[in-house]
Amino acid sequence: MKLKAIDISRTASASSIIFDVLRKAIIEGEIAENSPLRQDEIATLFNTSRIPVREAISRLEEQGLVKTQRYKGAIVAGLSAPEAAEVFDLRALLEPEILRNAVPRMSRDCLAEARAHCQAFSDSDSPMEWGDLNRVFHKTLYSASDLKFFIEVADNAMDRVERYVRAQLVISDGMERAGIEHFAILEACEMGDGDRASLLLRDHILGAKRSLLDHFPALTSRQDG
Amino acid sequence: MKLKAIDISRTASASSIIFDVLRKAIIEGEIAENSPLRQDEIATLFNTSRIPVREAISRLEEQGLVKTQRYKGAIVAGLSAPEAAEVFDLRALLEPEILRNAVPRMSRDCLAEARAHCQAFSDSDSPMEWGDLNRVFHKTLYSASDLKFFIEVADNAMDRVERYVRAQLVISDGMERAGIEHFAILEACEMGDGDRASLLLRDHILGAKRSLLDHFPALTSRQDG
DNA sequence: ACTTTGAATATTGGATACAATATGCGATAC
DNA sequence: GTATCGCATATTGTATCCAATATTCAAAGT
Repeated sequence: MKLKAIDISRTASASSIIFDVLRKAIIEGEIAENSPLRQDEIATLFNTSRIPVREAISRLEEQGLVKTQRYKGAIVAGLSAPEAAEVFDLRALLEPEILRNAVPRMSRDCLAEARAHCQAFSDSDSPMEWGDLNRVFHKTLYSASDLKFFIEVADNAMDRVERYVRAQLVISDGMERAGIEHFAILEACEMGDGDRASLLLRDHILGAKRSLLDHFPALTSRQDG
Repeated sequence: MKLKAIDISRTASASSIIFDVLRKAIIEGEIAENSPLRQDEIATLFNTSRIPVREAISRLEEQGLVKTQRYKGAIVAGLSAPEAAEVFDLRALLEPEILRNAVPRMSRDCLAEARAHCQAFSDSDSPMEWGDLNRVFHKTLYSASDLKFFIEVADNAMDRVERYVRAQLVISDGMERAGIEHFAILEACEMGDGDRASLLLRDHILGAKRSLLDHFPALTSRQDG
């Protein structure tokens, strides 16, 4: 029998859908730091009971994206400047390792896709997109790596600071600089020079950290949910 | 008014208690890999409904300790040899950084406590304790560090491999070697030599990785839940 | 006015009830 | 005997309901 079957058992449950949507909203900064997440309100939005909402919130808490207090509910977790700095330090440690591992495994297609994303990022003048384009570029580079666990941790780290990165790209001259650095990293990858790509990436992340810390007060005062 | 008040709002909820107990049972290897976690069974054990059990399982999944399939339930997640190796590589990257950060911040008390744990580990001839004593020694060293996020990630990494580390300590000569290496690391800390402690720790972890990989087939065939 | 108290409301945590799906087993057809 | 089907049971996912706690606000006392 020839059918294009999909594995229905891996279909998303209500709670995982809600988790994904809330996660996205939080990391993109659509819900302001310290905003409460009301179970009832969310349940109504998704036309479900509060049960799957609660499970989604439990997972978000485990990811460090919200903080909950018994009988008081969950609020979006924010970071202090030193905490954000620490997350960047972790990224600066992990992501270069991932990239070094990925470079020798990159296919022609993968490199082409990365270049496309890199160009799109550089060309875009729509601030709303920058965050996505930035992340998708990094993600594409790492996708060739087989360090699943490293990637998982790096993803979580990025989740925690993406909000600030987005705001920083808009406020500062971060966009131009990031574009240039991305091309340099990409070129090292294309040359097959993992060590160089790795070093450039490290500098890229630490540069972003510095820039972020410089603008941190301005970033956290912006409420936008 | 002077009372030794405790913050009751931070009292543990049923779901967090269940989470803690399940987590402990899983990382200590009391529940075998791939064993199913039956919601009803667990709920009965704790005299609760399945609701808090489900929240606990959601969190465990987010931590990578169990895998779930829709309508089929959760099973304890196991690691392949390369996956375990990757987790050790992550530890070898993170924990030395944590220790380097911690060393200059260690109080006399902290060092004394670490030495006590180190001695206890070295002296113990009760295999059941080894895993705990090992972890508590490492934890004490890191406790002086202010890298909360690094520690969080390192903890999760250790959670995922602790089962194997425990088994390996029992099967191989890992115990003796670990004891010696612990003392060397501790001495470097006592001398205030963070770089040296950091290097020794890295070697310690990579040595454990090597030893673990050598024994991996034997470790994973042992079922004990 | 300021503080305190207590009741009304809002919100969360958990239990029970029901729906959807998986699993095991016997019956039937071949 | 083997394969397939269909029902009974087991298990999970979600909705509804109740209990516990937080929050708000008006009333009363000072």
